[in-house]
Amino acid sequence: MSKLDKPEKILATALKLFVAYGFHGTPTSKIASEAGVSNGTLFHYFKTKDELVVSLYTAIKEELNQYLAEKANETGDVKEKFRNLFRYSLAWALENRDAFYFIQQFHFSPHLGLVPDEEIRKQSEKHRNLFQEARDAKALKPLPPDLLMMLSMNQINGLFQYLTAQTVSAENQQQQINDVFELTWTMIVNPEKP
Amino acid sequence: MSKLDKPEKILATALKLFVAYGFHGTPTSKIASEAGVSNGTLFHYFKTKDELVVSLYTAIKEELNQYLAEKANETGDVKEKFRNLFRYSLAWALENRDAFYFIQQFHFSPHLGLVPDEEIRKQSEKHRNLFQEARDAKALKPLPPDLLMMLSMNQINGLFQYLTAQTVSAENQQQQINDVFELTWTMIVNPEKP
DNA sequence: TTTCTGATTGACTAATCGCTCTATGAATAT
DNA sequence: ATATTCATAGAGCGATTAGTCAATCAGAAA
Repeated sequence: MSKLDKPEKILATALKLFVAYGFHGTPTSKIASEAGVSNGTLFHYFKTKDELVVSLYTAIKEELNQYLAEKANETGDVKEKFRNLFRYSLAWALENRDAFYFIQQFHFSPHLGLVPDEEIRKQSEKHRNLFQEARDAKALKPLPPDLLMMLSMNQINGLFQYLTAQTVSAENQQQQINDVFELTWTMIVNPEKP
Repeated sequence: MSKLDKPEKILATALKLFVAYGFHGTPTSKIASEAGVSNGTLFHYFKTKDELVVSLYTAIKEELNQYLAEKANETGDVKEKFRNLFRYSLAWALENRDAFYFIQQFHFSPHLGLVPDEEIRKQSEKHRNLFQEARDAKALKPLPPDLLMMLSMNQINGLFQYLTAQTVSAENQQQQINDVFELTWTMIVNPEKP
């Protein structure tokens, strides 16, 4: 068949349909037929529909984390690290809108309960460490690192929603991404110079 | 029957179940039985399940807006207005966790498409005007008002998620709400003094 | 070739769910 | 008292869906 092997093709099709019709609004039969495989093949690779949903979530998260690990390298000062994390997260989100939307859709669904807590924490461990260390080095405000991270992540979500709702030119988009990063940075940076 | 009349009882039960099991994970029969009414009664008040979902959403939004209209009165300077909007939004969210969670769940579901765009905009019109006017008066940074509003709203969402994930004492909670409001304010306020 | 293993199919099923419908009850108006 | 209207019940129907299963196919191993 095509270049994608079948499990990947099934996941890609499921993503498209889940975003358009929701989890329960998308029958497995439709996923199978649109992916060009039979109903039985889908259940050969994924024991249940729930397992398919969770597999899709973890696959997307891994893809995002791998992308960030490649792009957002560790060079530069603290602000530069955060800038890279911010801008590359948004770059990935805008290039993979369905996937980024799906992450949030998943987070506000009962399926989230199917993923162990430790798995969830592990997925953001590197970023959490970044916030933890920067705060310990007094580069960030003396607030809980989890709170600082949560606020920064939600800045990304908010900007993503804004950018996908409007139609903005590519340059304006970059401009606004830069602007909002500066806002976010002044928000979390420690104003005292130690 | 109980003090709540039946449509309200049905909506309250649906909210609880939707948050726990998702829209499609909750059959109308279960809503009816847990609400103490028959299946037919449910469909007497709500023509379809979709209509029930949308009604629940608009009812919650109206309740929130009415609460804010009462509490966040218009006295005080600009910063005070925003502080009231911020803290009372969070107060309501923490007192009505299911309802606040449901709003986000609804926003990331295909049911959102069933609500006309103008209806959605109307629900946040007053807040949008607040941002618009404050920016026009050069009290806020010269960015699109919609963007400023989106970012501020997402600060509330992020803090809500943080506070509901942790177990924090009531005083610490108030402290953190104040802290995060100050962060948000320094983020959106215009640093130039005209 | 023969055998074995995993991939693939699609018809089938058992269960569920949204919604309808008829019958009855209760309340108010005439 | 009668009529009218709305509320309520709950059995039941038609449609849909997740998941199964027996049969076939393809390729590798022996």
